[in-house]
Amino acid sequence: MTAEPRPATTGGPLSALTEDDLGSPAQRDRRKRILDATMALASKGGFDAVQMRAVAERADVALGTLYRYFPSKIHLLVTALIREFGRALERLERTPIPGETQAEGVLYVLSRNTRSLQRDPQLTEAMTRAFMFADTSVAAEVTEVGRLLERMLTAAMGVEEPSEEDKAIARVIGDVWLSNLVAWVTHRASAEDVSNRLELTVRLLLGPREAR
Amino acid sequence: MTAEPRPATTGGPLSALTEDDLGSPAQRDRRKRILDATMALASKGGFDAVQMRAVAERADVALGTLYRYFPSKIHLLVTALIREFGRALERLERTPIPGETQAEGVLYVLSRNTRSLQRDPQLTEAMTRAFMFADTSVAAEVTEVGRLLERMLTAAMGVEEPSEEDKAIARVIGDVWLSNLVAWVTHRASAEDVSNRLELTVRLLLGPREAR
DNA sequence: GGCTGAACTGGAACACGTTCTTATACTGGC
DNA sequence: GCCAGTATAAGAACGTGTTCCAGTTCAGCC
Repeated sequence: MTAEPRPATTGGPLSALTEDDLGSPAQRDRRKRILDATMALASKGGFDAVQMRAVAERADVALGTLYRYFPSKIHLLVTALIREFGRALERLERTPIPGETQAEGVLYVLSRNTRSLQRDPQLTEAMTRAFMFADTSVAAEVTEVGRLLERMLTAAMGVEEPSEEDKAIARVIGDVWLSNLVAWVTHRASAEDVSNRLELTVRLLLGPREAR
Repeated sequence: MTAEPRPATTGGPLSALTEDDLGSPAQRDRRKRILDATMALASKGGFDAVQMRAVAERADVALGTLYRYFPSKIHLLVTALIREFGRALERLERTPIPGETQAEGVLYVLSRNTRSLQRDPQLTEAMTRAFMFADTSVAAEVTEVGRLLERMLTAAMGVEEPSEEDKAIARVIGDVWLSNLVAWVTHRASAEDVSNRLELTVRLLLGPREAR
């Protein structure tokens, strides 16, 4: 019911539009409505319930418009994940991280985020599976998720100028965290399993090393 | 073009049939033809090229039969992955693992398997993405992959009766390995990146700990 | 106020995973 | 060799992601 310039040059976007690519307020609003609709549907029925026609209808947008903003269901869901992680990172950067050691800080951040995701299993399932299924066309978005995660974890480690090694450790922890999240989402690991494995991983990577 | 008892009680299998569920030789053969067809198609065009109609045709089997043996495309590809990992494990258990330390043994096994998968990028893409996308209905198969990986890595560590901690370490390394494989498959990491990250991970988990 | 081009709408069309139906072929038991 | 039951074949049918098209609406410019 409107039309403004810019969501893409004709021919279709190569990847989801970033927020600041959108000029007009109406377009920002459409984009937000789409992401909100996506999350509402995901929250209710998981990955399968995020049906493009349903998202379009709920966001009050034509199907073609939805595809103009997000070139695929996967882009859509991974972008939603980026938004969520971005918000989590903001919250994180606003509050001090408890814990004496790096390990404690990291575990605090991990379990906080894990719990937060576990509060909405269906939504988590939808975003996680999309993230894992993403192919090369979603590389930019997936990379962005990785960056956010890295920032969260290096922040949790209490370093402001992370070295390459710090980043590498953060990446390893992030990999393990995501793996366990997937295992939890697919019912192959309980919440307690996840928590135990994360503790062990962090201990091995950041904690004191006992004799072997 | 035949018919023997058993591939499933009527109503459809809950998960892919295991090899030993199949009684008749003709059925074993069908199953093998299906998996071979799957891998041939995957090898040529990756995940998208593994189309159920194409698999059925190539395996010389009706579409309905294909679905009787494997209840979904994901089951099919993850089962192919199990077969591959099983073979890799067999090969592994037949040859001694070089390297003085645990870290060296693990790195040897990791890089050997990584190279082997990288030799057929499309096939790896297909199997990896199926594995990552798998939902709860494929939990058994996914768990089996995890078990195989764990056995490969504990063998690489040179322990025959792995302790819980050994297994946990193997799981962490497996998680990181798979993450990096996915990153490679989606062109977010080069082969060298993968190799560097694995080295670092193994060093952190199994190697000498330097001052921090 | 009218023009132009891009964005949006509504809906048809298409592809592929999955399910279902009907007929035929095979197997094991008698 | 015949029967009963199940597996398979062949293909139609359905759902959902994705693409496409014709028509409409809007923003910026004269």
